[in-house]
Amino acid sequence: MSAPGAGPPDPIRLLLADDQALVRGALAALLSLEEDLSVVAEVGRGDEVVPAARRSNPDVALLDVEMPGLDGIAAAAALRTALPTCRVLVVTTFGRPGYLRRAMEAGASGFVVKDTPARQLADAVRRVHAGLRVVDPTLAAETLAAGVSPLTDRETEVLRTARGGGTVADLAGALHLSEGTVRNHLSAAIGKTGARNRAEAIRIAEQNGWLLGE
Amino acid sequence: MSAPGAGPPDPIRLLLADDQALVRGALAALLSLEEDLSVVAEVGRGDEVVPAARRSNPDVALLDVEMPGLDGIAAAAALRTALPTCRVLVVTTFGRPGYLRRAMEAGASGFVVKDTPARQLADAVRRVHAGLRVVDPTLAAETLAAGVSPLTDRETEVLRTARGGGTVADLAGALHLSEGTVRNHLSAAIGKTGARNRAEAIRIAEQNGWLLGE
DNA sequence: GACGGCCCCTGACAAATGTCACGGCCGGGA
DNA sequence: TCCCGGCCGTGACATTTGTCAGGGGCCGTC
Repeated sequence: MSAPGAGPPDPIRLLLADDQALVRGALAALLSLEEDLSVVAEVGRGDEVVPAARRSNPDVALLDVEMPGLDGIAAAAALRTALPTCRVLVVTTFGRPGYLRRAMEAGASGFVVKDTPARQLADAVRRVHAGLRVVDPTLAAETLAAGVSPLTDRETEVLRTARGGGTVADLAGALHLSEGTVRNHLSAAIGKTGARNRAEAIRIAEQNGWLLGE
Repeated sequence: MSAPGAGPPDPIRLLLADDQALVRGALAALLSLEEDLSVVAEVGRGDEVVPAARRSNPDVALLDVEMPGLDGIAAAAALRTALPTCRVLVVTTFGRPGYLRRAMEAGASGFVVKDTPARQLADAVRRVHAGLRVVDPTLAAETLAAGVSPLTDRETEVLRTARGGGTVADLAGALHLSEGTVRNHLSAAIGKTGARNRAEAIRIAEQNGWLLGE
């Protein structure tokens, strides 16, 4: 592509963040096959993204959503303020509508689910680096359909805490609330999600990506 | 390693099974970097493992546990009977004690979780191909500690069905049982898991890998 | 200032859930 | 053969959960 004799252009510098070391390493191998891409940093925790990015100065960061320390969405937001020139491509297992919305709001340039063909990843990286947006069209439609979370902050918090599977008393203790209040929040959440159950409400909210941290 | 002038030895033929295309492709890239390994087949569903293996005749199959169609454990068992010479290395996201036990019972030669370093995967493949067993020592200890599932077949089935989050009436309808019986099974499962809840019981059983198919 | 939204709490009620004791039906050992 | 364990069912009961109707406090906006 470049003019002969001019030498290869500078490769795109990549940061990889995924909590599964095997997947991280495999992605590094995959992307390193491309001549114009170079993996300059790998981390396994969300709260290591910004420090590693400061050291390695990447052009594009590939972030998983599910990570210890700090989820990928929050890491994306932090990265955008710390290194505004570094673009973010979110790569996640779950194509949950809310994830895409939150990722875009956090300043991500692209959103790719892990069951897209491997060949397309490098292209997605190049597109993002070029300033374009990369979004799965199917998922975008779902996002529009699902809309924003109808849950209030408190309801979300209660529902998130209820995932572990404790009693109302447990939740009340953990959140420093009265049992009645917890029940009211749960009831509201059940109503808004259209569920018939606490468990079902949790499942629905989770599938829609409404239970993401903070 | 091989005698000079003798040419490279036949590479180890690999089959990759993982439902996430990106991960599958990345693993293929990672393993293809090794000169003595060759990926000869890739599938995204458990029920495609045996047909693909028949066509490509691999030496080692890397199977994910979570797959549509047929889970990796069942696929391993089917593969062992269809192609006894092909060894199985289970590669999974979750290091659940029951998974390891079930995998070994199904005839797998190795069990690796996805947060092991990428460098070790090729070695694990070679070990398995050489007839050795590869098992995460930490996980092996947990497996011993967790023991076999205390749940009876019916209890397991009821608990598994209850994951979706329906009412007792729903479960009774789905399983063609009386509501009282469902409640009894649930109660027994709650008692055996030490949970205080249906939800908690499901969580505990899932973490221990007691809810696997069939 | 009035209004509306969210939060927190209370109390009471119906419905669902979890527990227990019981009996009957099988099939596989001792 | 008998016995035991798992399975299915019944009925009754206490507890938990979900719903509803209140009340008060705290912001924001109109």
